[in-house]
This record gives sequence, C-alpha cells and structure tokens, in this order.
Amino acid sequence: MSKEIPSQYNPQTTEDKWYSYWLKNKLFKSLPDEREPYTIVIPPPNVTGVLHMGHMLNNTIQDILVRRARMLGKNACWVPGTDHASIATEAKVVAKLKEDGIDKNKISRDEFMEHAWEWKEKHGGIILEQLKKLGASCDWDRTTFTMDENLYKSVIKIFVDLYNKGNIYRGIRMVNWDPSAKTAVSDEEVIHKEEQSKLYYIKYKVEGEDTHLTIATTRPETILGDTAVCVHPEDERFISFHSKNVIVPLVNRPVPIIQDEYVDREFGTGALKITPAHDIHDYEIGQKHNLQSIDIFNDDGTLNEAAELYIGQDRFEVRKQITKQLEQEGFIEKIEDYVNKVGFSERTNAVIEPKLSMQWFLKMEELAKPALENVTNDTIKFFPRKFKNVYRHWMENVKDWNISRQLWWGQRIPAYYLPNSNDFVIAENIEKALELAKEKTGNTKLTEKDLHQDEDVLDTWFSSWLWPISVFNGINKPDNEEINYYYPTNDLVTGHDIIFFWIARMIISGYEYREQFPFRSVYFTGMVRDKQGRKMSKQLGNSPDPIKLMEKYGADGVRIGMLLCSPAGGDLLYDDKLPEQGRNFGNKIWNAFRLVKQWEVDEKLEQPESAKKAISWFGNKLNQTIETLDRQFADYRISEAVMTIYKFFWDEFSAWYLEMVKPAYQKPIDAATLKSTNAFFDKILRILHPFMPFITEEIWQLLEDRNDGESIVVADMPKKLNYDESLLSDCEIIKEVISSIRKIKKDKNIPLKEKVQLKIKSNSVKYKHHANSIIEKLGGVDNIEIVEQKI
RNA sequence: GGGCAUUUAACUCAGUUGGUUUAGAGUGUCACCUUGACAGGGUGGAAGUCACUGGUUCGAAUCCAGUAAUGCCCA
Repeated sequence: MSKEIPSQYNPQTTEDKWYSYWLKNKLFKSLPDEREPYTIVIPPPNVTGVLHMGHMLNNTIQDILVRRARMLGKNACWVPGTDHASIATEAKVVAKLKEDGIDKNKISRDEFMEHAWEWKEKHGGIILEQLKKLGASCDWDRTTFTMDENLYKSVIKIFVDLYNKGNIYRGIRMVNWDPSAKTAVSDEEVIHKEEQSKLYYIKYKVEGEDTHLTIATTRPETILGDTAVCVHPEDERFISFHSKNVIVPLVNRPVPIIQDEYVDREFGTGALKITPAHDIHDYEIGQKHNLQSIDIFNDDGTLNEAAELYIGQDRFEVRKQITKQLEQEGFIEKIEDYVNKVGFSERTNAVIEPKLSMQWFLKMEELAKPALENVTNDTIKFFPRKFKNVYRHWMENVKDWNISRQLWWGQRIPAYYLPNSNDFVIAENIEKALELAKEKTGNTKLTEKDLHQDEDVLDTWFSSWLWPISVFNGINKPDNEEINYYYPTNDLVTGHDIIFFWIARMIISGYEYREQFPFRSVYFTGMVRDKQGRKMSKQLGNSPDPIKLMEKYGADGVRIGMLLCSPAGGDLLYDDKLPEQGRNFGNKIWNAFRLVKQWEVDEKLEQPESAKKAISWFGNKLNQTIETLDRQFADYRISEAVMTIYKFFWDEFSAWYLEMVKPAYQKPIDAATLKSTNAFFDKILRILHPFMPFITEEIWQLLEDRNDGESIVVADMPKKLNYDESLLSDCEIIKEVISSIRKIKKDKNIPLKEKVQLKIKSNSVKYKHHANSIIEKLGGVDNIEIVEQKI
C-alpha cells in the first residue's frame, strides 16, 4: 500500500480538485435559517487590483474564522466583492482609451462609462479568482460590486437622506488637488513625505521706497499668486513696514504688508508671503484680512493666465525657470537647503496642490458621536486594543469629509442645478428633482432638460462605508430577511492603515442607519514587509507573486507561512522560509498519514500495554489542546493558535504518540490501537482544517471511505472534553526520563537502538510503574529495575 | 511640533494584569544519525545583565519616574 502513496505531498494535484468539489457541493453557500449566523464581509479589494501579500494574510485569517465557525455549526456567511476604486479605475480606463487613440475629453460621459464597464467586466474579476486559489470559502453567489444597481441606489439614497438632515453641504474650500487625476482627494488620501528641497530668500521692494523686505519660501513659483506679505505684529524688525505695500517681483503687483500672530518669527526671515489660493494657512489668513485670491494653476498643475508669466508651463518647470529669472534680476538673496514635508496623492503619487474649489462635504461631528462611544466602551472590540487610542484620537478631532471627486466613474452626485443658477435641488432621480425644482422656483413649466446634474461623483469610500449594510440590501429595504439575519456581522479583518478611511466610517454609518454596530470585533492585521522591514512595493520589486508562491509551496503552505509570524497588529517580515516551513508542515502531516495508512492489522493481536497508555495519554492531551485553541480563538490570537496546533501535531502526535504505538518494522498492528489512532487523526484533521483546508480534505477523504458530497468542510469541530491534568504531568516526567536516557546514550556514544538496562533508585522519584512499557520502547531499554542504593 | 506604540536568544515574537519560569516558542545555529512514515526528516545541545538609570516592594521582564533608540499616526 505504501507504494501508492508518494513520500512527498504534492499540493498541485489536490488543491484545484477539492476547491471544485466544494463549489460543486455548494458548501460555502449560506441562506438565512434557524442556526446562529456567523458573518464576515470581505474588505472589498479594488476592482483593478491583483492579489498581493497583504490580501493573502488578510483573507487567510478571514477564511480561518469562517471555516471554524462553519464547523462549529454556525451558519457561516462570507460575502465577497470588490469596490469600484474611482480614481484608480478611471486612470486605467483613460490610459486604455489613450492607447486606442481615444481622448477622454472628446467623448461623452455615457460613452466613457460604457468603456469603463467593459473594462470592469473584462479585468475586474481577477482578484476574486485568485482568492479561490487561496482556498477562500466565500459564498460566491453573493459576490457584490460597489457599483451594482442596488449598491448604487443605496449610496444615492444615503446622500439624499444626509442632505435632507442637513449633514451635507456644498462650499468652496481649500482641497487637496491631485493634478494628475484632476480631482480632489480627502485628507486621508494624502501621504506626507520628507523631501530634500530648497528655501529661497526673495527680496520684495517696498513701494515708493528704496528699501526691501526679504521673505523665505519653498515654492518661488507661487509668488505670482501673492496678494500680501505678513509679519508678526510685535516683531520689532518690521514695525516701520506696517501699513506699507511691497511690490511682488516680476509681476510688479503692489500688495499690502499685513500683521498676523500666525507668523513664526523664528522661521526664515520672519516675513511670510501670502498666497491665499495655494496654501491652506495662507487661505485662512486671506479670509481673515479680506485678501484677494489669485488662483494661478490649471487643473493639471500648469500655470494659467492669472499667473501672467509662464502660462501653460508645468509648476515644477516654472519653479526652475522663475528661480533663474529672479536670480538674474537680482531678487534672490540666498538659497538654502531645506527638508520639508510634501504631500503626495495616495493614488497617483502626484504632488498634491492645495486648491480652492467647490466641493461637497459631510459634517462629521454629530455622526461620529455614537461611533466613538461604542468603541470606547468596548461594544465594538478592537484587536489589538492599542488601536482604540488611534481611533479615539481621530474621532475626537474628526473633520468634515470631502465626498466629491471630479471624476465620472462612480455614483454621480444627485444634485440638479436650476437653469442659469447655482441653486440646486437634491433628489434620488430626475423625476423627483423636477418636482422639487418646480416647487422651489414656482415655475411649473420646467422640464427635465432644464435641469443639469452635478458632474462630480462620490468618493469610493462613500460607497464602502455602507458595505456591511448594502451587501444585504439593507439600505433600500431596511427590513429584509437577509439584513435582519446577517447584520450586525461578527468579525472584520483588515489592515490598520484604513482605520479612518473605512472602519471608522462603517461604524458611523452602522449607527446612523441600523442603530447598531456593523461588526462585533475588528481584527487588525499588520503590514507585510520584506525581511529587511521595508514595505512591499512595486518600485522596490520586493513583493513576491502570491500565485507563484502558492504554486511553489501550496496554498496550505503559504497560509501557514503567513500566519506563523503575524501577531495581530504587528508587522510581518516576509521571508521565503515562512511558506517553506508551512509546506514542510504539510509534508509532515502527509507522512504521518502514510505511516498510519500502511499499517497492516492483525485482528488476533492483543493491544500492547504501551499502546493503551499512549492512547489514554494522547486523548487527554488532545482535549487540553482543544481547550487551549478555544481560548486562543476567543482572544483572536490566531498566530498562537497556529503554533499550538503545529507543535501539537509535530511533537505530541508524531514524535511521541505515533512512536509509542508504532509496531516494530514490518510487524502488524492490533485493531484497537489502529482504530483509536484513526479516530485521533480524524479529529486532528478537523482541528487543522480551517488553517490548511486542502491537505486536510485530501487526507480526510483517504482516511476512510466517504460518501459523495461528504466533506471535512462541514464536519463537526471536535469539542473539548474533560482531561486529567495529573495524568498529563506524569507523562511529561516520562518524556523527560526518555530524553535523559537518550542524552546519556549520546554522551557515551551508545547507539540509540542499543538496549540498555535502567536502574531506578526507589526513593529518588515518584516513579510510576505503569510507564515501563513506554520507557522501554522509546528509550531503548530492555530491563527496568528498582534498586535501593545508588550503583 | 503633538499623539500612540515598541525595545526579551542571531532573527521573528510569547510572557494572561508583581512570586512554581533556574525567562519560553518557532526559525536559525552546533554535534551526531545515509534508522524501515517523513533529510521538506530524527536525536541531543548551546544560546538572553529581559534597552539604560533610578524608585516602590520581602520579591520586578512585569508597577512608577526619567533617559535613549526605533516605528506608526496626526499637524
């Protein structure tokens, strides 16, 4: 029989086979019933995305939780899906169109949307297919997309509702402008990085005098938009300048010298140029002092007519040129090296340009209150706890959320402008908008054509924040069976990097629209880094291809590898050694199975004493281990649970138990021992299954004859039974005795196989005679004798 | 600049609210084993002034204060 089983486990021949089997038998399917539900909604990956290491970690953990819940008899439902990722997707579609010779600006919105949907249908499902390779036990019939009709409607409905409640407003604000994507992005989407730059000292001539004032700036190109110079009112150096004007170099515009306490007297020269259109602080000062704003940039970061000079040229090119010109014309006093923080777009990596524009905002302060309270009081639990502080800090200082994006791919803002007016009505559709417009204007002759819908779409997170509700259609039909059954969900597993983007906002919407938390627990995973601790990134090329990894080490191996070193919230330093260790573990399980499977039974054989003892001990050990695992799961110590089961299988089961019951070479085994061993194996496989779904199914199916459609996926998780602690500690002593015998043999160069005699001094240990058989077998002892004296 | 963390063996981490732990695990490392389930193995070993300084205590990796280094978030 052993000839039929190869000595190395080959995942490739089993994984696809079992995944298809699970799908065919609809084992991941969930519908509401009388059982307790266990629900997870997937953090929807970008529809443009491909699987990366972070997804592997994240989804492995979710799968473990879901599979375990399913085996514990709960109605487990894992909802998969993707989000439409407005900026990323639109960028991809624009690029694709460009390749085909189509300019986005020359086609209509509807035409663009057609291309975008086409792109989505063609490329949008990749990441979900990759998750199947990993073994993810999602209910695929429930696959959801944030732009699906029901979800689209939900978003619009929520917008209208929040507007009607007075929580949404429109206004000109300084926003983070991404000149590459040509849209505003939220504060959370800006990444600040330190940059080596220059501090330019520029002389401004005082109007009507022969003196000048020197200001320091990192952005000389913005002087074209200057409308004031500001000094601290108490700064004695500048008192003589108060209420005078200076001339902005090159454009020769006179601007006032104003006083404001905002100015840091220590920084630069103590005189600050004010460009209200292009700096958030300058904007605030401009408001306070009623300054003019001169917006000198186009949407793509080139200069416009208002700049007067360098029109049409890019802002960074202008910086070089204007520096040269200022130098030539004698305006530069000096240039210093300087390190400052520059904001980059999370999506396009373009340098963010602060820009004044008309945007839609959601007021957050009131909405945030229940969301803050219920995390503070542990109604929603965070693992690890430390993220509570981070969350609280953000929530207590929460700012209004800029929810509009200057894009087409997304839910179009349901604001309809009245003819020749900035006035608008908000409605779920044009028909309702028309009614409202007629009411508002008193003009009953208005038609749909007179109304013009806002061109902008909503932030993608404005879809995702409803995800736990909208995937069950709980916005459109708040009382439907599914939302009532599955909501609130149980666990959310996600990276701590999106705690504000997503987690906080889901909690807010949960309380606002269900008066209930969206999930009971949040499990934060760390970031996957390379072994030098660097973030995985395309530029560095330090991220392995997950699909290739799974081909090389098997999905089970990679899953174990990801978990072995990933405590909750702690970063994981990825190394190929991890999946290798996982693969080796799979091989260990495989070979334990080979051993057991090849044993020939002799029905007449009596069960040896050592086997009886071994079975009794191991049964107790198993129950103790189940108890440990239950506790670790309750505390979301998933990586510790992996280590528990790893050591349990390798050390307790393989190294001790199997060695204890193993018959001598080519000798048969008695029926009772084999039966117990198979039963143990079966239980262990079930405990292991959530971690390593494929190999456990393969072996479980080979261990006994199974019916068609039967699967370990829906087998019962072994329950903890009582165990005898003193029996377990006795056994630890026996193991120590055996180890000591082996050590002595090694020290004395006696081969392990060579039998020795063991003399035990009667008063030295509380020696248990019943262990003789095991010590003889594993220690290579052929005679145990109790003596009175030391020999 | 403000906030939150972290610092335990070569590496990655546990250490359950101060005492049965002479501080544990996995990996790595060293020695031996071409043993009959598995060399993707087996057996045995070595390895730590628990960042530093002071304090509280009968007793501190654990509590307190300070110092230093590192990381993350926010401005």
